[in-house]
Amino acid sequence: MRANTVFSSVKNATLVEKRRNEIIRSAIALFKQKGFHRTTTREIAKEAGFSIGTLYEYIRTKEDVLMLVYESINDHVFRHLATLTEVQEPSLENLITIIDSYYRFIDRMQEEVLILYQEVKSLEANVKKEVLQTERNQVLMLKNAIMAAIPNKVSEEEADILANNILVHGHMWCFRRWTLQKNYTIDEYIAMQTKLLLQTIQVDI
Amino acid sequence: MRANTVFSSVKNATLVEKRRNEIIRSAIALFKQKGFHRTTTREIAKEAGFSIGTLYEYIRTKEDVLMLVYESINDHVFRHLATLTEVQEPSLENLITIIDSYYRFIDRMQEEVLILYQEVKSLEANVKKEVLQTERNQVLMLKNAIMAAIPNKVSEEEADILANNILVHGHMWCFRRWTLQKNYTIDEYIAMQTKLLLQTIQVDI
Amino acid sequence: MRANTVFSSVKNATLVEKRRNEIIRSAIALFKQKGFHRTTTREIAKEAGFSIGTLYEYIRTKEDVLMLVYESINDHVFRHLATLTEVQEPSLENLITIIDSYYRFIDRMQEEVLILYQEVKSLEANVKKEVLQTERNQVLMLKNAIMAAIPNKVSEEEADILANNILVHGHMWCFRRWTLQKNYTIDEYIAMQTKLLLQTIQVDI
Amino acid sequence: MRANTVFSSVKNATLVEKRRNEIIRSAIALFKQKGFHRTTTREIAKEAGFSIGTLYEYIRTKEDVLMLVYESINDHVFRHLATLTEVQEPSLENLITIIDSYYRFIDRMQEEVLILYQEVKSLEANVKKEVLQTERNQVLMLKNAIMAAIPNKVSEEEADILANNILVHGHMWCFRRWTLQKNYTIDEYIAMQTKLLLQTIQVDI
DNA sequence: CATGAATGAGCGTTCATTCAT
DNA sequence: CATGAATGAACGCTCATTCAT
Repeated sequence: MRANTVFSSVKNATLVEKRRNEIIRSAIALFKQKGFHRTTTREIAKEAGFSIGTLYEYIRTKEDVLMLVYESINDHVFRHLATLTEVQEPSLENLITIIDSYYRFIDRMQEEVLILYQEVKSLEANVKKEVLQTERNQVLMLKNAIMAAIPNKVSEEEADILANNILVHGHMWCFRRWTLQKNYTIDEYIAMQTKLLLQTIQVDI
Repeated sequence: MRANTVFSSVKNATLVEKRRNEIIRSAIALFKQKGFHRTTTREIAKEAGFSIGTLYEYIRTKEDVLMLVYESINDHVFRHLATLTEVQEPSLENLITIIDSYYRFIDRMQEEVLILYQEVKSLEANVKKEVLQTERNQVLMLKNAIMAAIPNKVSEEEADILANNILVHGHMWCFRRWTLQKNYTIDEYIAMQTKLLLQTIQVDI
Repeated sequence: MRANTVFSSVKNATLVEKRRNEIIRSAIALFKQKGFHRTTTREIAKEAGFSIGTLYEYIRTKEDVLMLVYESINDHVFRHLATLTEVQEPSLENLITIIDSYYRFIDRMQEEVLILYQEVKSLEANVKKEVLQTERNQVLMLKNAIMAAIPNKVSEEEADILANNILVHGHMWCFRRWTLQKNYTIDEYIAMQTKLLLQTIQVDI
Repeated sequence: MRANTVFSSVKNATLVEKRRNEIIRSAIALFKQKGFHRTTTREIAKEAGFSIGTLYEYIRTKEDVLMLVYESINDHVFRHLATLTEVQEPSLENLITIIDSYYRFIDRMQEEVLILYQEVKSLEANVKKEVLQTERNQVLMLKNAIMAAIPNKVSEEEADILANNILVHGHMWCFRRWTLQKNYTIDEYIAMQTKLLLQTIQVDI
């Protein structure tokens, strides 16, 4: 499913897939706790249940792990959003549902989102590019959903900015959690952001 | 002006101030390029123009450098916002000016903002706390400016979320620059976000 | 045989044993020349014939090396004394043989004895405790040998002090070697100390 | 009074004397706690009440401090013993008094004695030589006192070994304090060692 | 004489990576 | 394929020593 960006010396493809998923799972678990730099390859291997030597049969460098993690997380978010926006009838109601579902999904992926934000700098140029493309696609999907839901209400550029805003409001729920999650439940947060959005696009429900 | 959170073995206070500024300037320059973890203390010292020994006369650990950097950046942003919001007459016009000026300021501080987002995890608990407090204060200032500018138009909670949104839209200009800055100038971005905001608060200009 | 006080990340127990012995041998050789503090971990590794990285696979800190050395030396002395005092028939003749053999053993272990005296301060509290306990056991063994050899001649406390004295006279041969070994051979030294001892316990041979 | 083994760039002799005494006092205080190697020159200067720069006006290297400390401690012990043995009439009674007084003196100088034993290795060759000479002189004084007190009872060599033993029994009280001082008071220790000595030289009191 | 800021060699330790088994 | 012992470059940090003021 995922592109083979990372080289492995092991030939058996299904084994590579299996081991890589273990690596990704372990790495995410550790990166959540201590971040990429403070996590050692040994820890990743141990958490994954195999030796350091085996780990290096499936990756070439430590940065490869970060790559796998990024690809995995981004893939998740992308696929979730893709599924959401593939509803047949574009309508305001459906847009609201999409946003609601998206916020709740991000709420569950909080720590992963934080990883995305915090380790980009360590990403290799070409992976970074790929990641940014996936992000652009996310914006595009949401933008299209907006334009389909409320045609003639917003310009294309406004829809673009709105899509960006909505996505970032989701992230904001994660990286400003110390403030936001202390004061609001996810339901309240969604309600308020949705209300403000509807006002923005001048629509009453 | 800044609180003396970081210990120095050097007594002469003005010298400490001077050297610390050199450390902060060098560290920011390096953190921009390679992030905190990939930057070595030797590099910071060299960039600052003195020896590793001298560096350690003004800090105790490498994390102290991150602390100084955070305090400095946050201080800057905070003071800018404080200056902006201390205008006498609260009015919608002034609010728009504040936001405009804030966006332009953030635009100039782009790289610093990215540092803020990317290295929080490495911050010591008590500095992190302080940083979060400063952020909360920023929200508060903007929230008050909003409520003063358009009384009776938004609830306190809405003003709170709006303030958060505005600040994060500023940050978004930085960490989504690959998309946003490719498509819009800062003037366009400000214009659009401002337009959307005014729609949100149901006001025509 | 020795308790596993020091942690190693290497699993293979016989390899650990082997490497540890190399570490101990190298460390003793170097500590003899320059003491613990002036010896670097790199020197220890080099002398042992492996890299610094490998050294740290078998110890956790430099102090662990000192620990290993202490445990090893003390173990040696203890075991020698234990073997000596396990003769079946307690008699004055056997006591004299024990002391003779002990002095000669210490003569061969000179430099090690000096290490014992000079680096105790750098020992971790719990190892220091253990070391002192081993020393107390040495005194006890000799004390018992004395009391068994010449019952009714000395009180228990006198036997205790005598045992201490004898052991320290052995050490004295090492740390006062500049004077003693210049004037006496080990044979002469043993002869004289033994003569004085016999006078002390009022026995003619 | 003391030989000028250590060079000072300061000319004023009485000032040098004064400052050096402060250095010695501070150094001993610190060496007692943490040993020579764990004590920094900065700490010595601070404890002495002047700056690091000033410290280096009175010494050339850190080892000079150890030298001064050794000379001072040894001088003390030597002078005490010299005073003790300068009694006019040599007699067994006086010998016992000398030994008693010597033990009590060593008891008061415990920590200093430990320094003597633990840092010799770090001493420069020529100071070590001087220190050993002072020690030999101590043995000689005691040996003479013994031979004067009990003429015809012991050979010269026996007197030599006895003198060594007595001095080392004093030290033993210090470096085996964990065992000895837990079981005996200094009075008891002196009484027992004296009793054993008298038996050794076959004399009843 | 006194100061203390500046220096940098050198320390203990870590950890990504390799490769023989 | 899997292992894990071995490697050594590189890190953060210390501290004896100097020298301009």
